[in-house]
Amino acid sequence: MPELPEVETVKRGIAPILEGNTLTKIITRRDKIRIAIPQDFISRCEGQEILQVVRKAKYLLLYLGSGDVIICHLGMSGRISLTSAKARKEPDIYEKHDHVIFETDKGDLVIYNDPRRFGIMTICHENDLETHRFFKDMGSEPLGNEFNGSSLYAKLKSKKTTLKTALLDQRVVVGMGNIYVCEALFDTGIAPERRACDLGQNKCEELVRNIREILERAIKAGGSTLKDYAQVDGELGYFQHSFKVYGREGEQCATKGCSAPIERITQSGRSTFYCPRCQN
DNA sequence: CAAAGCTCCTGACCGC
DNA sequence: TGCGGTCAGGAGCTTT
Repeated sequence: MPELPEVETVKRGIAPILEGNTLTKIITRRDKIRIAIPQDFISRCEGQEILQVVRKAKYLLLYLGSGDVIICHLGMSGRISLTSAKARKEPDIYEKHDHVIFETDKGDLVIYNDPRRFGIMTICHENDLETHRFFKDMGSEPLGNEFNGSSLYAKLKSKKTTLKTALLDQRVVVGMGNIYVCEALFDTGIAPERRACDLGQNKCEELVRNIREILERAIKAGGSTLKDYAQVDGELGYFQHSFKVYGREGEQCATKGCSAPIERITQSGRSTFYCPRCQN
């Protein structure tokens, strides 16, 4: 499933295709994905120049010349593929789960495909972005300056829930999904079931460093794939080979000198993988 | 308020 | 081979 690094990879893939070009034709093949695609979505997009493509948390934002912003989220299984109108012999024949198609004046097609339909495609004026329900309570970007040991410590201090759940909470820090939260807690040697408010300042610093490192490494690797994610050019990424705990239930812990098997538990209805010996 | 539960959805997987 | 049942999971919304 796309987490921050994968969305960043998609952003870098589509930006050169879209920025500075004009949307000549939009096709929506259903009324809603997870939420309704606005009735006026097409009319607000067609004819507009795309000024800039931005990643905000796990959202992709397409800033248009009109001041509108296309908001796109890949959900669990969303992917974006690139092709050209010319390459499609029959341009009106699309694949299953192709929900939205963007065509530019250069003849490029950007296709949003999402089998599980947990994704989002909507539009909002840039003046309303700040107060938009998707963004108003959003926590800090994990790769930004405002995310640091003391700010994380302050956020966690009031939380009696577990660390695993707190780090998945987008009001604390954005962009962290199930995989990277598991990995970051393993790297920092913290048990996922510990209460968030019990984490000391020093451990917060270490956790922040590890989160940054793991995300940056994943971005460099071009994002992970995990079964249902393909890079924007259609080629599979490879970061999934370096998960240390995620999806490794029963396997031996990767830490030198530790032979404990990785355990899987459920927290807030989601799988958590961890080493019961290395993480305390 | 915080925290837990609910919800959207399909494909993969399992046992029969 | 086909068929039900189960599960996964992002994150906003609703309920407690």
